[in-house]
Amino acid sequence: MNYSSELLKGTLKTIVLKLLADNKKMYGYEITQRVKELTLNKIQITEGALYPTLHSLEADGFVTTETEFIGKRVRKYYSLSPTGKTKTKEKVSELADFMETMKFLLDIKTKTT
Amino acid sequence: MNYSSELLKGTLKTIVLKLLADNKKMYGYEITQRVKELTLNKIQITEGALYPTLHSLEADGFVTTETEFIGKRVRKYYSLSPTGKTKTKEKVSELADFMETMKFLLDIKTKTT
DNA sequence: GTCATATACATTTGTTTCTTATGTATCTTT
DNA sequence: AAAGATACATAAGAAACAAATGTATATGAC
Repeated sequence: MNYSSELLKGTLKTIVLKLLADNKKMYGYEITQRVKELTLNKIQITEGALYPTLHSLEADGFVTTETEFIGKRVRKYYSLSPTGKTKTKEKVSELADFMETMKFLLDIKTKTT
Repeated sequence: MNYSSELLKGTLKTIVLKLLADNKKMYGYEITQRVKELTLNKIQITEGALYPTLHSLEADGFVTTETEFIGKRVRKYYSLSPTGKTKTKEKVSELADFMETMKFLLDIKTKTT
């Protein structure tokens, strides 16, 4: 039982940034699994969404990467850059503010005009 | 000072349905103004987003319309249908649930594995 | 030992949902 | 009379996803 797909839109980048802020370094597949377990399968990040997002964050200089080999298989770790840490705080607080606003909107019972 | 545009994505339909549930009938322009004042200008619904949404809700049978003339100017009121009321409850509770999940995700500090 | 599943990366194509721009027309205020 | 507000609407384009596909390695079950 997961959410309508449109709800994730606009929040994915913030989720990824926040996870990186809390875990120093993570690789793509790990991020999908972490989100899945943290949300009890309610949010499942697809690869088609995640990898372009990570590449975009790297292109913008918010994350840096380092490649590691596990046997013969490559693993690409992502870490926040200094500007990425600043960006994370901005995005997280903006999303928290937005959710407060939405919570208020969805609680409105009376006509105010 | 309003939110990054991507945040509204996926929530517009729910906002509109909720407003209609609380106000019996509203017209398009009124909805944009109400949201604007309720959110202290933080959320401004554009016409290019609203009208297609309203038409889509009507096509899906969630709202019914009645036209009224104010002088020579037409005004189109939207009201929830019975299925629209059910749909509203679903969408509102889904969004509330999603926001709880997001709040949890954005609060995580420690590695859980 | 091989077959299915999991791990791990990535890109391409398509859809949804919005923004921006444009269009028409009436009403109100200065 | 001009500007701004009210009120509808559509079209073109952008953004952010999902779904599908592709490649390759590792592991566990049988």
